[in-house]
This record gives sequence, structure tokens and C-alpha cells, in this order.
Amino acid sequence: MNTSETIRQIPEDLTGLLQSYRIQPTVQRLQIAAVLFQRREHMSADQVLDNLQAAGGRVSKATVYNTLGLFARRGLIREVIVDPARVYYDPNTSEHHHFYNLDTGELMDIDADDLRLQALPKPPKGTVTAGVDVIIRVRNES
Amino acid sequence: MNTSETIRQIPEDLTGLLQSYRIQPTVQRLQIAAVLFQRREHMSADQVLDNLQAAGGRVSKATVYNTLGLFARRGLIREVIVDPARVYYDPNTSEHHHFYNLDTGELMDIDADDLRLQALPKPPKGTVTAGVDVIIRVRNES
DNA sequence: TTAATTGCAAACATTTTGCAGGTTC
DNA sequence: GAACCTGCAAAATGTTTGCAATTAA
Repeated sequence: MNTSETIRQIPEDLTGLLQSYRIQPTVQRLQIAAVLFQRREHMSADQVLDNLQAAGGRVSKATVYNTLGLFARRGLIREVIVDPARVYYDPNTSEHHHFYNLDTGELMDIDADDLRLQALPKPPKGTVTAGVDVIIRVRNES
Repeated sequence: MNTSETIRQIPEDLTGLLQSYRIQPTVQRLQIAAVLFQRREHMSADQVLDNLQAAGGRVSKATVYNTLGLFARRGLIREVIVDPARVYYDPNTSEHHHFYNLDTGELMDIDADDLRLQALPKPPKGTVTAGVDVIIRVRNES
């Protein structure tokens, strides 16, 4: 299909990574991809923007939002919908799930092997499954 | 704990239902509860408002939002976070999961018995599990 | 009559959009 | 040079808040 698994390990080849997802690599897109793939953390659009600006990158807010949307649409990253107030983006697109800390807003991965679903129910008539998200909401103790 | 299972079947006793969740029953709250528990459907705040106004109820937008938030905080209903654009509220608080149709925005219940999770992973140190949500995103065929 | 609730409008936060100017192939 | 991308500011959502007026215990 593509060589993403290999490329994933080599953030230096961001240009090739973007291209393999049919995304024209531009200065801003490479900077945004760099933040995501070097940190390999879940981030909101605003966090990406802050990070970039702190590092001296010159990217506008609109471009960050539009670019993250594009990355997600192309399958390079994944949207994580856990907080009604903002979308998180996950550079890890392999099958996995999430802990979401309601107190801190922190997201943590759960490996697919650590959380198996027993036989998925059939999707409603006329529909096909597009993805399965499991979110375990946690709260700080006491 | 409470008699919600019984009360649930009797939307006429909405006053008692609210009281059993430590919610002072007011005209507006009863109207909002009526919409949710008579339809027994997932609804956004805006849908609740529309429904109410169409039925001639006089409730303000702020009150609908605040009331749904209160209901959820008290455990009478459940928030469903699947769409970055809006929160859905679910009058069914028993353990269950959801199909979410990306094309139509429709939410459908999945009975807990039809989707078992094989041994939940332990929550991160210092945290306790507050809830588990499984969302199966589906798309209309072809 | 005191506390709680409501409604309105304004405030907020996140995200999207229109469009002029720049960049890329 | 044609198509595409970026930045800015303005607009569009959905939701929250401040506060005066109203309602409930």
C-alpha cells in the first residue's frame, strides 16, 4: 500500500511522508508535520500553533487548522473526539484506543492488543463500519 | 440506590424522576425532561430547544443548555461526545455503546451485551476509571 | 423572604471562510 | 503561468456567563 511504517521512523523524510499521502509538501505543512511526528503526541490545533510559533515558525492559525484537517482527511493523522471543546490530532494511525483524563485533558494510548473487542456488532443496514473508537475516561484519584 | 428503572417507564412522573436525582423540578426542567424521556432519543441542545419551541413551550436557549448540563452532572442523562460540532444527550444511562453515522449524524444504541470488552486495561497510575465509551463510526454504503 | 431559577444579550472559544497576495510545479 | 497554498480578518458555531427579573420553597 505505502511505506508509512518505515517512513514513520524517519521524521527527516517528512517530504516523502506527505507525498505518500498525496499531500503537496509546503514549508508550513512540513513544519506542522514536524511538530506532530517529532513529539508523537496528541495535540490540539492550538497546541500545534503555540509550539510552532514558540519555535519561530511562521504559520497562521487558519493554515494550522486547515492543514490538520487536510492531514486527517488524507489519513496521515487521526482526529480524536473526546473533548467537546476541541479536537485532538493523533499522529499514530495504527489501531489503538485512548485513556482520556477528565481532570487534566491528557490523552494516553491504549495498544489494540491490550483492549480487544469481542466480535463487533454488525453495522446498521445500509452502512459500513468506518472506524471504532474506545475511550476510557479516567479521573485523578481521590 | 434509586428507583429510576421504574420511574423511567413512567414519564408522567417526571417530577419524581427529577427529585430522585436532586434536581429541583421547575416548569422548564420538566418540559426539557419530557422531550428527552418521551422521545427517548439522542438529541443536541439545539434539537431540544427546537422541539420545545415547536410545541409551544417557552424556554430560553440558555436554560436549555444549562439544564442539560445540570441533568448530565447529576447523572440523569449522559453526554455523548462523537461530533466535534455539538454535544448529544442520551436519556439512556444504562451501560451501552453507540453507532455514529458520519453521513447523517444519527446515533444508535448498541446494547452492552452485544459488545463486550475483553478485560479493560488498568487505568494509569493515580487515576480511576470514570466511564467507557465505544463509538463505532459508520458510513452510508457506496 | 430568601434562595434558586430563568431569560436576554453579550461574551467566549474553536473552527471555517473569503479573498488578496504568494508560492510551487 | 495555472493551480494551489497561505495569511489575515471577519464570520460562523455551539456554548457559557453576567445580571436583572421572576419563581419556588
